[in-house]
Amino acid sequence: MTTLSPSGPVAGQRKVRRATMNDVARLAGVSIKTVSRVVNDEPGVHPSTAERVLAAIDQLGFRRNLSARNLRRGSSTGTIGLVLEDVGNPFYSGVTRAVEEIARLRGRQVISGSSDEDPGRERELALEFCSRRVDGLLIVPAGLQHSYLVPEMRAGTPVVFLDRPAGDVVADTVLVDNIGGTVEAVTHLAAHGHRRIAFLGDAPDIFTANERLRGYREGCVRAGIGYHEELVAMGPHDESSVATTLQRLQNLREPATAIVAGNNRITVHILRSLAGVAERPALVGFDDFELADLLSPPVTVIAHDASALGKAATDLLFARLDGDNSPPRRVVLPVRLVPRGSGEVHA
Amino acid sequence: MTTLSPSGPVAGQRKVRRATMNDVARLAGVSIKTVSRVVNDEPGVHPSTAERVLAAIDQLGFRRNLSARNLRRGSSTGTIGLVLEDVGNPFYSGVTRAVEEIARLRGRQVISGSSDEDPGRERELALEFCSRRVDGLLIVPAGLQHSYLVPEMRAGTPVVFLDRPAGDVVADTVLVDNIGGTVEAVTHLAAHGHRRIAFLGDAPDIFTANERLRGYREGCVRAGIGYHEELVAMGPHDESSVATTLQRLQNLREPATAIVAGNNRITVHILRSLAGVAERPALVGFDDFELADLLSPPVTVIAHDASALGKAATDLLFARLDGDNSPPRRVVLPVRLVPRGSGEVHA
DNA sequence: GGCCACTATGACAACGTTGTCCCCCAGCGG
DNA sequence: CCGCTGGGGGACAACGTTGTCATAGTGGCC
Repeated sequence: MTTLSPSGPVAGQRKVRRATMNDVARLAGVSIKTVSRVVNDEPGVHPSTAERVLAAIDQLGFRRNLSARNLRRGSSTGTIGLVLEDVGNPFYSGVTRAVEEIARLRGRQVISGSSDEDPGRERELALEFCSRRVDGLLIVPAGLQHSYLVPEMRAGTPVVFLDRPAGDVVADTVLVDNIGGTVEAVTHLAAHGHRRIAFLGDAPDIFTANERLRGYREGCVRAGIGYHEELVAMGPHDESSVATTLQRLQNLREPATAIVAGNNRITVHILRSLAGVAERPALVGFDDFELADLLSPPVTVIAHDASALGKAATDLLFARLDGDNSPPRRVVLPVRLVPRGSGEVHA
Repeated sequence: MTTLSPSGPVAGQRKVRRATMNDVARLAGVSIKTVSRVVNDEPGVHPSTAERVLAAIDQLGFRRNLSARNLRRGSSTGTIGLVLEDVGNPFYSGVTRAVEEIARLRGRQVISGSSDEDPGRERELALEFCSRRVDGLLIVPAGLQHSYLVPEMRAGTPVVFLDRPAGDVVADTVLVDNIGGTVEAVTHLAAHGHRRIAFLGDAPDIFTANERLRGYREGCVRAGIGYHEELVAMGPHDESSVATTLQRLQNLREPATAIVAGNNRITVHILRSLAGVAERPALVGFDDFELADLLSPPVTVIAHDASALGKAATDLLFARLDGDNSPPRRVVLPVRLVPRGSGEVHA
């Protein structure tokens, strides 16, 4: 069909048909089933036969076709699907790493994809993974509608949502204590005398952003400093919008003396905007990040562990794969305030 | 076989056999081939028939089995395998993101795995991906032996190595200009009057570490300051070994006044060791990293773009998939020195 | 010597899909 | 009335593997 190029272990070769068990069998002078037995380390093959088969496998560069195997066996494909927001974000790459780690221990490969907060893309990825018959699905939801997963779940594919809850299905979920975290941040700042504490968060249609806002509000009320609309700025933030917001907070009749940042990206934007500014407001950021301790002042954060999140979710997934069919669980991982300096400035 | 639980869109259900085209066909009262035609948008199906089929698909929650499809069609599985050192490392997660991006544009999914610098693990991952019949393979080599890939390459799986070259096969490779980068770093420091410039790098059996050492040596020679063994510390580094090394460099008869760090992890270790130290040596780090500009002093680095690396490698891979079978190429991406302060300290 | 147990191996179907080829039937021109 | 055309649809094999079952040979034991 295609011409075989000269040979030699170099690239740029014409496509050659891959050897199958049949080819191996023919070369070794045995039946295909015997090859299968050898490949799968099944007992009942004479050592000398096995040797012949192995030699043939080696000679032909045979590699068993997992598509065929999975099709025939019908059981596990040995893959886990992971849909997240952006693998490029250090937080999610930490999650990915943890998922991979555990999947590896359980003999699974990870297929991942980034949704970029696009619900359509999330759905596309998840369903594509289902078509590939992944053994389970880990999803950082971008949207609020997940009923498209019902047939998959019903067909036995366990799904665990992480970092954010699913929209309209009941399923296992692993979250971090967003509310508790911002409550603690506000309480901490108030304890240092701050009464004008601002909050910069993501768009409130993102679950975590909304939760953190709620925590902020709750913290303000508990601290007896009241909730003031003017101190809150939600919505997608980029470097310049953060700069503008900081200006505004500074120019209020009663300026903000402290800020709670809703996530690591916002924290970084704030730090960049404040670079070189003498009068800095106190700052507590949600999410820890590398080098936070080396900045001046070092940045106080609400820390939670990306790998703990990935691990908890993956453990839950494997529990389901192991047959646990208790009612769906919701796990909330604790956060902790790490005081480093930026949040311990007195008002 | 198994009992069907009450129904309802909840989790924790018993496993149910997945609907196949056959089931859909039966329900819609057509042949399986017609279902196939509908699923694949093939022409020649009466609209009313198609509608019946779609309704059945919906009712049964049918999702076509890609294993079977790929097996039957024999062509592309729509997947790309990516073996890297550690997805958790921001540099590689940037690479991953870029790869994913381009793969997506070309309708491919990415399967990835971390080798953790273990050649055995690298091989295991790569061969596993080959068993899954990935359309192509992107590898950040951990070891020096890659002849195990020859049968795969011969069978038509294109392989592109990135960040480091392959050991013993000729194949497409995308690298960054490691030597040029450290030459530039040393030249830059020498231009600011430094004559005692130290180099801290990874173990020299890692390609990039070795190259960067070569560049350092070359830079020293070119700058006329000579190469002094005592100023070099290679090998795996952790926080404490870096601290010890810095001590030693400080206590030399002629102490080091400047340091070149071989990668981002080492740079960070150095920064941590130097935290709070008044007399800081000048520092240039290989690899850029987030917040480098916000530290004090801001850190001068040799920057290169993770996504450019990922993109170049993936583009090359797709060119091969598109039929390009010119001789293997080696692409070297440029680096650039970003002066921020830490490297502009005069001796 | 006949029978049994056991080892080594093979024939064959089946997994779910798609490519190939074939059939039926309505409509139409001669 | 016949043959031809073309649209709509189906039967069947095949992709590469593995599970099930069958069988040939071998040696031991009564």
